[in-house]
Amino acid sequence: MPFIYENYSGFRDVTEVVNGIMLGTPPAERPTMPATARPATDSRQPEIPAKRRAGRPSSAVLDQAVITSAALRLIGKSGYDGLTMAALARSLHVAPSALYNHVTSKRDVLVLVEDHLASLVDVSAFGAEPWDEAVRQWAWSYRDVFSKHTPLIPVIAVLPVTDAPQTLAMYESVSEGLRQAGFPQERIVSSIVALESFIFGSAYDVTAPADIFDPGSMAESTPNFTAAVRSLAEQGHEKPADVAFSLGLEALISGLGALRR
Amino acid sequence: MPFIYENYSGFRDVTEVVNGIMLGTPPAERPTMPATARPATDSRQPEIPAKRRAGRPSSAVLDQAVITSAALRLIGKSGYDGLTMAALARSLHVAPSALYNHVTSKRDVLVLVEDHLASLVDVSAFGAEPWDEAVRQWAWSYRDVFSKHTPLIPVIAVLPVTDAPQTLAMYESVSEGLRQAGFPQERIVSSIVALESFIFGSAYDVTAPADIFDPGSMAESTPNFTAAVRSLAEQGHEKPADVAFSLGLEALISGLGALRR
DNA sequence: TTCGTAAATGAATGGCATTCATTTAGTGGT
DNA sequence: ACCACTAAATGAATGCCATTCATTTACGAA
Repeated sequence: MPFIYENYSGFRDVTEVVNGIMLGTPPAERPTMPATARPATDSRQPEIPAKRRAGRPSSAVLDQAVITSAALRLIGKSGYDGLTMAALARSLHVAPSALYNHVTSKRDVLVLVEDHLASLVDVSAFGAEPWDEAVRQWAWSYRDVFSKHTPLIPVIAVLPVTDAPQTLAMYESVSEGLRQAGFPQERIVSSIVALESFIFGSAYDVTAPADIFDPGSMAESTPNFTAAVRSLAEQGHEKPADVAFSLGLEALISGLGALRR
Repeated sequence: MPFIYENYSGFRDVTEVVNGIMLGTPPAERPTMPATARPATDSRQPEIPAKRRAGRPSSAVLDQAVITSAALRLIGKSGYDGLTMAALARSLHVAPSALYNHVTSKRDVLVLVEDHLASLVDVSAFGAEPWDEAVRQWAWSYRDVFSKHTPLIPVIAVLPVTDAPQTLAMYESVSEGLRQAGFPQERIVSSIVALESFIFGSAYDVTAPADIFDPGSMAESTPNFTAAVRSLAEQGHEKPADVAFSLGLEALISGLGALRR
């Protein structure tokens, strides 16, 4: 008997709601009212969208593209902790269950986001620059994009490429670049996997706290490590994550370059 | 008024419980009964542990070591999806809230597990073998241990070493090995970070589905990548994750070796 | 007109980590 | 010997979460 019930917050019909509690006749008994006949208050308060009746709307509210961009907006504002199906639905002025007409699970949403991000990775240097410079630009770009989205890494790392067309397109660009650079066909995928593994691991480093290696009270029992940490801190003014990434990437590039014929 | 209430499953006093429902006087009114005076059924049915009264037990049931090994057992049996605070408590015949006297959060449990695993990584070759061979053995061992525990990677990657003494001990061994091999002090940490990043990323690969790179219906639009995938499949009979790991690791070892003096 | 399907709402459901009041046991001080 | 304090357990919430299902409504094809 829903004579009194709550609504989604931030998704209220001001004509009927007081203090977050809606009072009135139950929805089934309320006469339908076409959108064009709604009170003028609706158009003057766009920040409080009109409540949608149950049932299929005249024009679809959701699709995968809309969900993807809302998810990205939400991640930008609230981070991955804030990305819940409920919050995503709220940001789209929709009931949580409505999302499941377009995605089968939250993981699906993450895959949509991942594939969008893959399209932001810069592969333009392949074909335009020497292979090693192209790999360098691609790798830095790839790391920078995903260092802001590390919660996706466990998803990407085991994601079949079929489910991610933009990601696949990225692999195609890199594959073509390596083939033209003289990499033997059968080593290309392994080389990409090796580079990508390094990139994913390095993306986490970017987000690590600055004092992650401070041995604290255990400094005496770890003299070699402690000295190495101190020496790094004294030496460089670059970000430690960038130094390590550069070091490893250059090692990989020169090591993999030896495979070419 | 708990005259009728449920118990934790698998944690029942057979003398008082029927069909998962306990009938009888509430705990406050039940006379206390010392453990030595308990019915003999207790000792003959150890698989159904006696229900513990509320209040501090005579000897402590939990500590961090007990929690850690229970967590590892649970992970082995049910995977990380099965590692919940409730399941962990159940496996220890304890109420979930009891765990919080010894850890502050589930993340704490993961850190305990991580640090235990770090002690399983083989660093014995440092000092006993040439530096490159020592790095090789360490890296393979490290990857193998954590490929079965990938959900820990997001935790480790940003974990201050102070909170993980065994992990710190591992770093100390590697640092000493690299110093003795002639690596300049200020490059040692960066080298370890680069290797570790590659290792973490590669640990995910191990768990990826075999057909992760099958382009499916999009094969025509990705000729270079498709050819590379096919060529790898035809070529090798080794596990693709192992081939890529070997390739990248050897590249890193030879690249980093150039830093020595 | 009727029927089937797509896309929305609304109301559960069960599981989750965590918190808090309460109970009990040991310990250190007077 | 008593008393206060603290540690370590239980039991009962709390609030959030992803997901499911019945229901409602709209549109398009037969």
